[in-house]
Amino acid sequence: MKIATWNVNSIRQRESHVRDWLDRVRPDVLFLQEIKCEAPAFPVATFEAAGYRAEIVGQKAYNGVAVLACVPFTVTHRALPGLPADDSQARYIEIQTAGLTLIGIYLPNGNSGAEAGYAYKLAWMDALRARAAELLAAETPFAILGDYNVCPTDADFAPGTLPAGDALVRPETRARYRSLVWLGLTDALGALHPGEKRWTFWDYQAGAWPRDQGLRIDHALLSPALAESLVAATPDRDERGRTQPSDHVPVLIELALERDAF
DNA sequence: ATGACTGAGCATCTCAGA
Repeated sequence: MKIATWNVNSIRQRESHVRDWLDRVRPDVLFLQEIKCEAPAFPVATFEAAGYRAEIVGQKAYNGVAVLACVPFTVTHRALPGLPADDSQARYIEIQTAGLTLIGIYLPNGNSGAEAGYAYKLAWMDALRARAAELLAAETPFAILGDYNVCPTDADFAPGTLPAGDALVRPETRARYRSLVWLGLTDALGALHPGEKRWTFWDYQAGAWPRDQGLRIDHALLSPALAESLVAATPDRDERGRTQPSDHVPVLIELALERDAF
């Protein structure tokens, strides 16, 4: 089973990139972040033509997540449980497929909106941890994939790419990320490629891509049962070298699951 | 000396991204 995540930085600007990638890689499930549009503007037909059903949690101009899948699935949540009912930011989608719970997230960046913006990021991480704990307690096999906007350690960003005190590396951010992982989850990319610089993002500015000065901020965290079946985890660097690319690349996870294993 | 980021939106600038 192939599961992937990709922050596309506008689905309308990246429609052909995503279509081509689906045709070439054929993931079972692909989570998208920063689609930057409401559901009616999402190019559903393009992906249906490739054999993928789309479900969209949209928002005008900012944020927005979606899932594309060529296997049957049901949407179980369109917002992160535990956030205030009036929260209007489109950052979470949760589905069930093949006996698994799969979650796509766009975790708040936290650098805008001053202290309130950063507090929102931390509150979001607290709610995500609570959701993961709930699923673990129920012994539900699950994975949480997406743009976490967290560099877990200093090995997860190229020197000079982030200012000190950036919300992606602040101690409170990292403490919450560790608290999530230490519930018993496995960082797929980190587990298979320890100590390697496998960037998932390169800024558009300052020649970050030609200099290979990137960040590792797109992650896939797996519950224990799914971690047992992990066989591959790969950021698709080639996508960053295409014309008019997203600043993030797809991250692909492969699981050796028997059919109806769960 | 060269080149300087990208996308969306009540838009020719501002906000957000990371």
